Amino acid sequence: MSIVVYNTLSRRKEPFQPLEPGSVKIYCCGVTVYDYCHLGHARCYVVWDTVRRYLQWRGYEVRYVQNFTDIDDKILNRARQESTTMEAISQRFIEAYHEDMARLNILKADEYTYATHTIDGIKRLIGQLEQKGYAYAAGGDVYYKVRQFDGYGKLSGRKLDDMQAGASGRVEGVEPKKKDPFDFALWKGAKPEEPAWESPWGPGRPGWHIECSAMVRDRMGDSIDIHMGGGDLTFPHHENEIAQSEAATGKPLSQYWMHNGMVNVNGEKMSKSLGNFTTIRQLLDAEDGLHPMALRLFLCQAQYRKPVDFTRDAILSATKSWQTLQDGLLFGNNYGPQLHWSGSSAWSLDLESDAVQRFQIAMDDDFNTPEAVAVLFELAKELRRQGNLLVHEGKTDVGSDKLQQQWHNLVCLAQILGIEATADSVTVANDGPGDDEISGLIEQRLAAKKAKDFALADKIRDGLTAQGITLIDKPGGITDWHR
RNA sequence: GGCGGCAUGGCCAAGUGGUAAGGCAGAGGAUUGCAAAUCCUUUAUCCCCAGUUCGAAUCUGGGUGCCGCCUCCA
Repeated sequence: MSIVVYNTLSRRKEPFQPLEPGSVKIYCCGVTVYDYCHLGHARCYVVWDTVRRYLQWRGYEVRYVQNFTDIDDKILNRARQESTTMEAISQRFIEAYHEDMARLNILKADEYTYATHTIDGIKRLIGQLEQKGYAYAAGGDVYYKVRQFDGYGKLSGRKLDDMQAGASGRVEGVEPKKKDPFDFALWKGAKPEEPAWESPWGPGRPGWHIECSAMVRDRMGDSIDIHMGGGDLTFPHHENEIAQSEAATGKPLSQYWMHNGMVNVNGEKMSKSLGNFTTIRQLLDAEDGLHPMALRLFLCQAQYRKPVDFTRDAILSATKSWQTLQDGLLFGNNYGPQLHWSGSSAWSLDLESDAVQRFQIAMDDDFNTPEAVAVLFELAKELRRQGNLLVHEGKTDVGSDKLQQQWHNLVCLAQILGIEATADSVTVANDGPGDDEISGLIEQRLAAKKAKDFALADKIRDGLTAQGITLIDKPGGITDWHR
């Protein structure tokens, strides 16, 4: 069975077949670095990281390239506000980007590209488009002649004649240099005191869309396998990329176009322009901050193409869910020694197991992570049950080897989704009271209970609870405990 | 105005022809002095109408509602 992916270009699921068997070239649209990343970015890059990890697990050699837009009006505005340079602003937010993504366990791209490092390629591409009649210079700017490109609109499924220019009400003024309102800038003539590069059309800087076309071409060639990005980039950004690249090369820019759904806040799309965004660091660093893995889990519990609504309930649910899953993921850390487990390196994923099969079938179907996560929960809950049996009754009702395999399966599958638990993410009290001290306190408490002095009994229990010791009262007046 | 998407239990969310995964929350029971933890049990006929079919949440047609995009945006 092969992987099936939803292709925006055809608006249906298609069997996945890379241009070169066994290897996959992916380009992902990155961020414009003028601010900290928000939850929308978190979703985007978690989704694509998961896709990438899965393709790798399925045996593909994946080359994943992502860009930074480091020249843009917004960056310049911010630099002006802060009386600093564009470079300083972009540098700061590129670093912040890497920090935030690392916390979400998003793997680094194989290569990052930068608009400002691609100027030559951009100029070359614009020159070619001009030569072929797809671009025209106008007063220092260069525009793309949209009506010249037959396939314009094929990605977003629209026809120029059906579109209302400026229907969104966001177009400010008419740009008199354009021959047609749908034409877009490839090159913008320099304004005073703005960074500019020399070019055949005079000093200036690249438009937004051209950088991606140039970067893909420079780094990966004329055609790639998957081009991915946020759904809001479908039009016009990706549509324009296609127009630019395909007019120049005559070849398809990308076989598959994948777009992730937006993050909503209380039903409304989260976006910078609406100002309703929460940055990743705000969310993770808050007093009752969300655990990064809880966020990742939350995102995996939704199908990547659908919108997700970020609400208080969602946060609470994700946090609790993560605790459940984490219990399973740490089973081996917590109980492995007791079960005399040997090093886990000897174990590999049991590909024949029902869980792995179901996981794969789910993920093969356009990366159905909600279904895949359900498999994880079933494994985790079974392990938790066994863990409790061990704590309460001193033995499990499943063989140790089988348990170790199950645990290993869980850890491996979770990792494919980028979900990992570290032992230190659970506070293990090593500096608390010693065993003897605890035994003594338990005896005192039992005595208090016999004497019906429940206040004292509860006080002892609360004291131990505060130190991370959990008491388990069992039938017959026996009290067990564990840290 | 054009194009597209979605509608499943209290909330989130899989499932695209054979009588509804999973998570969160809730309920009842066991256990307990109470609690915690745990265990067991339990909570839906899938927006509405019509049709196709032996059989539909799943296909077709119509309706209603919500959302996104139409050159800021992940």
